[in-house]
Amino acid sequence: MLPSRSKPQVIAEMRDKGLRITSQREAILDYLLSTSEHPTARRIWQAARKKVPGISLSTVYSSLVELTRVGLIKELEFNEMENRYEGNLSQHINLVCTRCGSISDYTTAHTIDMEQIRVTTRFRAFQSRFELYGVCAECFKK
Amino acid sequence: MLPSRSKPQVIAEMRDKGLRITSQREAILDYLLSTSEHPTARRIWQAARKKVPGISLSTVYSSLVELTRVGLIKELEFNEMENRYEGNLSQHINLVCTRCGSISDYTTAHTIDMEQIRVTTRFRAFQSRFELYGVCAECFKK
DNA sequence: CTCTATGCTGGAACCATTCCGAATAAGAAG
DNA sequence: CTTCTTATTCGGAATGGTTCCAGCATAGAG
Repeated sequence: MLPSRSKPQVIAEMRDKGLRITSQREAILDYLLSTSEHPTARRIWQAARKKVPGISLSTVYSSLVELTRVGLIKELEFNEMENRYEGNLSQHINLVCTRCGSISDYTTAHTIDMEQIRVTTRFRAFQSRFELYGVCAECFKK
Repeated sequence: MLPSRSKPQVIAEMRDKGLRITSQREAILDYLLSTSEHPTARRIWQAARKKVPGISLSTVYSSLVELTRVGLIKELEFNEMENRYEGNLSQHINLVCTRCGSISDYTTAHTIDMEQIRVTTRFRAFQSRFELYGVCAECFKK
């Protein structure tokens, strides 16, 4: 799903940032990099347990915190839903279905001028979050 | 702060939607409509208690849920912060300072074409959330 | 003024997330 | 390969924002 960010690349980045490569973290990454879902921590845990049966939920949480901290993944909190995590760091908008909870990416060139914001407000942005809430095609049929 | 949405107007909308006008809800609205902060539920509670000393936190929460449900205010969840609520429903971007937690509005005409999204993805959006995370001018000085 | 559904209260329950101390293991150094 | 340091893992307990609940109060229609 993310041809520009293969697992070896992410692993290399982890080493750069001083993070150790463990079987648990590999299992987490294997899942995060291969899915276009925006999974919850629990779902990641379920997936990772197939490769590392003994992995604990605490470990999943702490790994996600570390990976988020160094900027290798993105953590999203939503209204009335558990946190979601995504490995897709390219510029995109998340389309969040408020009926079924599914989240899909919509890649577009939104023209928000960070430089102008910096000049006019002196606010220095380094991360963004763009979401549209609505009803997905599946749910609309019903 | 919101010249286009005075309290009487909001009250009228509440009646339209079948919500009752209580002193508790008035106190909550008085604060939400007069501040440019994006307060937490607890902060709203503190403010509302000045006008209705006995108001409970449960009431604040349930009122916020109701007001959000009918679309009169907006509820925001953030990473590592409590929920925030805002009365400003006009198109804007929230500038979220990750150091001090302050949130300010930046009004701009972002050109996201909802109609095109609907045509290409069949996703029907009815609400949006646009945020930039970074460091505000105050915090940058340090 | 009466009546009833809606709203309020306070406290208990919930549950995703964080924290903690002890055990484990990655990976650098020799 | 072996040793050593320290990050990481584990499991369970703690946290804390938010929701739920039962009983009482009240907005507002008639």
